[in-house]
Amino acid sequence: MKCKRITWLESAMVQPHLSRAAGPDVQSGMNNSPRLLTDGTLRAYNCSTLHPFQLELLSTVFDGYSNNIPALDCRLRQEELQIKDPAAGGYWAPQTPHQWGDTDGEELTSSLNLIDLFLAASDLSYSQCFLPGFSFTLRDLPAPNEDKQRSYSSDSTISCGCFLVRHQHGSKLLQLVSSNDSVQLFIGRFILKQRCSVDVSLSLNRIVIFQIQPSNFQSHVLALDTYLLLKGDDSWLDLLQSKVAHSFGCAFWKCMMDAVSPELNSLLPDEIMDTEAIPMEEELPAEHLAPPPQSESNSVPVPMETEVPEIVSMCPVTTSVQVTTTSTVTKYSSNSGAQLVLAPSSNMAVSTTTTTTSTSSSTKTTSAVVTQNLAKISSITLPANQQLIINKVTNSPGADGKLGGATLLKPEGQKLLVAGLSKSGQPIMLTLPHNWNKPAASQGDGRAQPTQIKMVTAVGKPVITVSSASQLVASSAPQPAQQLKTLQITKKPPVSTAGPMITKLILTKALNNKGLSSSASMTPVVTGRVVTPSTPVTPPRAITIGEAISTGPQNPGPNSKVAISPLKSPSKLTVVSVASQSQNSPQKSVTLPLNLALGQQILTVQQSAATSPAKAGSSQSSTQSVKPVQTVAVGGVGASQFKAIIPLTTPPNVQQIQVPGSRFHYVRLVTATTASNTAQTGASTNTNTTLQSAKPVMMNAAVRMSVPFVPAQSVKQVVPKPLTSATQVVTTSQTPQRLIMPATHLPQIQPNLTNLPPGTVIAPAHGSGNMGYAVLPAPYVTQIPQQAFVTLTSGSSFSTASPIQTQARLSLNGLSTSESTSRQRKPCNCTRSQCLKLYCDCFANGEFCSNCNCVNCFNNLDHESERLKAIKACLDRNPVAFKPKIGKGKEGEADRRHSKGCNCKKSGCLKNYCECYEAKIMCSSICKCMGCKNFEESLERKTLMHLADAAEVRVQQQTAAKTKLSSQISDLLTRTTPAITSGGGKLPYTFVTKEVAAATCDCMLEEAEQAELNNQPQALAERLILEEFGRCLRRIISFAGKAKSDCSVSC
DNA sequence: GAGTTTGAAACT
DNA sequence: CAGTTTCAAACTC
Repeated sequence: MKCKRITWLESAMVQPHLSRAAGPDVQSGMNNSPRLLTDGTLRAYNCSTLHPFQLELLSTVFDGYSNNIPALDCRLRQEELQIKDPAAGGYWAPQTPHQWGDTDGEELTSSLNLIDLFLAASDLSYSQCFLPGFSFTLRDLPAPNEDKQRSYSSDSTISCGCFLVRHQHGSKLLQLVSSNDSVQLFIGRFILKQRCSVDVSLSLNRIVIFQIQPSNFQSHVLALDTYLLLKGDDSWLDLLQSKVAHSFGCAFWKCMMDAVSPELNSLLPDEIMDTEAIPMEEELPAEHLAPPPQSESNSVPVPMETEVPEIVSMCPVTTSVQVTTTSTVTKYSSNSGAQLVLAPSSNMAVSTTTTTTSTSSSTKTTSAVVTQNLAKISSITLPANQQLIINKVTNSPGADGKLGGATLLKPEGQKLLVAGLSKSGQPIMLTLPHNWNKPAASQGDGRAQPTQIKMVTAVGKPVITVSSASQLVASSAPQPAQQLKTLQITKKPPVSTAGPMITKLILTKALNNKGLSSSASMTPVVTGRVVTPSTPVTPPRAITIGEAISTGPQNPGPNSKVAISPLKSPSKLTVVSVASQSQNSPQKSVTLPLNLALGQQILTVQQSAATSPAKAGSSQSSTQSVKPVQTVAVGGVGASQFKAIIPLTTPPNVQQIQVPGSRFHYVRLVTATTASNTAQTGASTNTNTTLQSAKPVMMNAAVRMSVPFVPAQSVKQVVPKPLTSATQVVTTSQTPQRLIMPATHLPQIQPNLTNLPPGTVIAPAHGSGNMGYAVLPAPYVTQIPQQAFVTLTSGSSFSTASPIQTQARLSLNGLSTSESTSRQRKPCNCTRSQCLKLYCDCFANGEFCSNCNCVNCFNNLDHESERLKAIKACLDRNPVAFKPKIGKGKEGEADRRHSKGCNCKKSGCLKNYCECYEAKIMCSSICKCMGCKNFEESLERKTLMHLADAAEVRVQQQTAAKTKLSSQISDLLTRTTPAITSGGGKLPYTFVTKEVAAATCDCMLEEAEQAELNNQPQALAERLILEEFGRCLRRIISFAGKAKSDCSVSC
């Protein structure tokens, strides 16, 4: 089969293509709007055997949070990729296929009936392949209760759904679920705006996408293709055969995997499988989750495995491919058929917490099939291109319209594409043990032995050996194994509730674990002071919190394990503690540093040593009382040990999740960012106390405790993180530093406290007991790091008469108070809004107008009632109107993002019109911008940033030069009168008067004229001029000295 | 500094 | 919810 490949690779090429094509090729009213694909990376394949109109490719830029109209349609018609701009209407054929790029046929095989579409036009680019007779249902699931569904259908024969489950650590976790469980068809790779792409795999009803290492984005894109997996049951196969397969000319399997280097793989921790899937199980909607683990004696046949043996046989192979190519941990549950998790490379580890275990029946079936297959193909030699293609070539004649029999894997018809596994370019051999079934049979009792897949890398010829169960099958490769790298981690034993409960600690606090080292990756988590464990192996940067918290020995328990998955995105850290907390090892933790109360997630992992009760020392700066602290015993990775004490402001901070049938006990520690309930709970408890006592609101933890509706994030920003910060004095001081608020009676707001804007502080008004409230919309409190200020007053009593304009600004982002003070907000210039609408930045920021240029301003104390009404109106329109637009991202401050996302259309998000750009953050998936260039890979953005940096540097240099010059001049003038100044003062006059300067210039000009008359070279002329200038200076100095002496004599 | 552009907010 | 208008800031000249 001759296939033609159409490649549209580089995103940088997209714009020129579109720009060129925006001319005569524009069709049907398509205007010149190339913005939609400005950042797109499009790779399309077309198979010549397809009827031009039989294959239609539709790609949409899908916003997972709203049902926005797809921003882009791509249709492959007559071997032309037509791009449609829905806004403009019509299709546009940018170029003919041969113009699009290389058409090298190396990768084009008979199985390449594939359309890959890469789009990076938005953070989440969604690609769909429309085949005749298929329809797709697109749903996004940011919240289970807000399922939005959109269907694209052609014939409504088969529907698939792509579920955007959630964001996960900067990547996307997607789930493709077939609405009728009959087919899963997925194609393509998701390229995220933030330099990362995700690969997708699927099984019966689950698809999991993992992020590819962002740093290798380019290489991945260029080196790899996406893969298409087609799976299903009989009905799907029938449909595939009848509607799709014939169109393609063959049924096919195509797997093109990503890979990480063996070196990287070797660095992966062993126990990482259990960590990754935790969020999936917890966050995926129940109906979309994989079926629960089937019983040991699973009588329910899995169609894919029992009825479609060829698919069953594919599973192990596929799994092995996954493992070998990605060099990551992939857990595979063949019998469940419910999920297949692919672990693309860069995330370093992928694990599923599926507790589904292989049932005896299904496993046996699978094993039998595999055995049969393995008997035929004990090894597969991969081509030098390092790609492994699993291709079903022929249908079984015995299976009517189905892919038949256990002989699916025919050696001659299967190719495995393993990309990038071996840099040496040597072929990779995949060896499956002949006794693959043995371990499976042994798993019939439900105690599945760990299945390991090890990659044996021979010199110059890597060999992949797959061993199942406890048996480690030696590689059958001819070359002796010289390096052994474990790729597949343990297959989990069956769920046993009787077994030791494993506590999985889920920290949702941002974690920037870019590194492979667990200790290094955990470092960003620490916001408090660091206590270095006694273990020398642990680097000082290891997670250590709380100064001198631990005094006990750090003896690792024998069962102590810490599984920190580097795969996990920086925003999440999962700590698996095998050793449960001993009951007799009491933990005494005293007040955490104030930053704890601020929602900063402080993790102190404490070694669970029953003989060494750990005691947490109190922070000297903290004014808080003892708070409950949950200590989780965690062993160290390898020899490293550390202590983690998670201070829990309130018990609700801990979400205990017990998965039925699972031996894992999940404990989710909710960070302040997301633990609004926690904050509210804690606040509600203390609100009364605060109000009754009528104490002034303090800018410390009491604020948080007394303001239930204040998001923890806001509170967190209030308190400076470093204890040594100068702002500590403010935040931790007992001094009644208080938020300045117009203490207006707000009965209309009081009943609806939860709707108050963040930063709003309700405090007892002066002399009004608990009936007095003051509202201060202070969203900027949480707007870090730009202007994280909170208005303060140093008054000892809270009074409406307080000069609120006397604003002491408290730094909230680590800046010193003086630095913060130096950042004055811009005065507004409102003319029509009376500064009582969000148009006004002052009002939007919860500030009173001060020194503004506004006209008819009502944003002051004189119009407090109007102001409050306006606040209420804004809250009615948008309950989060006063919340900071720039929230803290999941990965920490470095990953801030706009809460709503921008909606830019013309600025490319590279001007300050764009709120994201203005905040110096990247646009994210929730942005609805068009033609966005504000993403990390954007060349325009980089150029702009470089220019800005260069400009800033120039300004700084100029400023420095001016300062220096001024200093030098001043110094020169000073030195000309040293005696006088030393005598107690400067000269009463300056020697460099206008006349002197003019005379000097005349002398220099005269010199220049003389040089010109003499036809002297320019260099010489310049020299003469300078020499003349020097003479003038000497004369000036001489006169100055004479005047000094005269003055000293006369004086 | 006036005029234009831009996108969020407000409005319908 | 989508389209339009209003508004003020950003930008251009």
